[in-house]
Amino acid sequence: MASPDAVFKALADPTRREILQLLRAGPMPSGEIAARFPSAWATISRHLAVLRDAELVTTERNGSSIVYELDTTVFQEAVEHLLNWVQPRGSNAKRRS
Amino acid sequence: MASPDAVFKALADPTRREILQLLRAGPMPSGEIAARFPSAWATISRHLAVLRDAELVTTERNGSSIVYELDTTVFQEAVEHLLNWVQPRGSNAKRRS
DNA sequence: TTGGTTATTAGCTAATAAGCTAAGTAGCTA
DNA sequence: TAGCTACTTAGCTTATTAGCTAATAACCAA
Repeated sequence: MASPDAVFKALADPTRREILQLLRAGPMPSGEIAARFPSAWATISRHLAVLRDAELVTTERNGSSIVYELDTTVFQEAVEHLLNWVQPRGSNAKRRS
Repeated sequence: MASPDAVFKALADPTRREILQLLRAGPMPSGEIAARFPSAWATISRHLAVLRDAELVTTERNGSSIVYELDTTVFQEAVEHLLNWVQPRGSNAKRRS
């Protein structure tokens, strides 16, 4: 399981969030992803490695290309994480004036 | 409204997430927050500034102290942001083998 | 105003991370 | 095997940021 730290760090970069948005349309090989961005392929490849370490994407080799796919399970965890924070801890939590 | 970038960047630091967790119990002045962490007060103060810029917390002066309070509205936005990503874009989105 | 308390900002150092080019790895075809 | 394509890793530079101490600001009390 990926650490919350890795997940939030991965989400902190706008390029990586764009990559995730892109993958919502479906799985895509590394080269095709890189072609959509102005950065060098190597740069995108490292962003993908960060996303993979955070377990936000999974990879599968398909012949000579490596296909990236969105993994929504970690998103679910992140969402639950945030939802827990939204609910104040004490059910009767009222601020004192 | 805070940018998603500011919000995710703010959440990317473990110390800042701990501060947020702490504030779930209720509002707390800066000094009291700083006292719970090993870092210097000035360091915590800057973390608080980052959280304030991201609009994850609000501040209110109370005499000589400044009280920080969790603002859950931005959390809601962040959660919705993530939830949108979880749902694949096409309603009939099936991966092709 | 002087002093004490509370908190932020400035200025520095060290670590982290994003960007690049170039080199290396892995698979396919012949 | 060699050569080609697809992709990642290494090495470097630059920018950002977390940490510190010291200086500054804001408030209260005498």
